[in-house]
Amino acid sequence: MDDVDRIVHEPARLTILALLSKVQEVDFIFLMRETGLTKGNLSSHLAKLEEAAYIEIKKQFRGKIPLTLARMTPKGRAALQSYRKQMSGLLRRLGEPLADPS
Amino acid sequence: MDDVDRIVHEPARLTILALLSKVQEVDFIFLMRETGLTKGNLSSHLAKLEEAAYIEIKKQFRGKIPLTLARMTPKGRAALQSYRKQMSGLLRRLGEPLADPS
DNA sequence: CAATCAGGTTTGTGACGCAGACTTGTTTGC
DNA sequence: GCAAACAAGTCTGCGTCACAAACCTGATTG
Repeated sequence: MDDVDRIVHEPARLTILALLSKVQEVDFIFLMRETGLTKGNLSSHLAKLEEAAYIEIKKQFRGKIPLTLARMTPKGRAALQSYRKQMSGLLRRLGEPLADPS
Repeated sequence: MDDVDRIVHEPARLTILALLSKVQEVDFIFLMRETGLTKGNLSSHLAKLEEAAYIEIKKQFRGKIPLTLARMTPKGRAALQSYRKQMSGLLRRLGEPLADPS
């Protein structure tokens, strides 16, 4: 349990990765709206994810305006799956005390 | 997702809470061995959990040696369940890309 | 052409996780 | 009987992080 991937574990980044796991490519502004993060915050989280090679960042221009695109790498996808399995197992072991699963 | 309970979300504390959710009362040394945390680290995590009123700490003497006992409060149990539900939901939404659930 | 805005990046700050040093009291070796 | 070691925790210091505010660069508008 103590070997959980802190890069993925952080809620903001988990949200980003969750989005990327479905949409496959997404721009900065969309991520901002979707995650509710501020620009600065989002920028540093993206940087951290890129540094971990979990995502790739491509900077282009849409017309004259800069456009930052992010997409998940296979490594990122693997990390996300691994995290999911690990946490699922943990939560399942936590689950029994829950009497009424409604 | 961004409203996740950071007190519970921290892996070390989640481990502690998981233990307490089963054993109901447990001493410092046992927690140390079981979690692999150092004394200092464990102490501060327990302090934080107590400050959140998720656990209660009782200090006694076993013979002449101090003995620190921890037990989970109803509030702690509720927080843990709530966290579990929230994370389960999130992980389930993450789950579909996982092809083979073995 | 000054002001505004879009799209991001860099900086500053408070909190945190972690481990090592310190504390208090007890037990053991000589 | 006293010094040395040990047990059970707490306190201190350090590196890192999450977050937001300030800043930057270039395009657009009054």
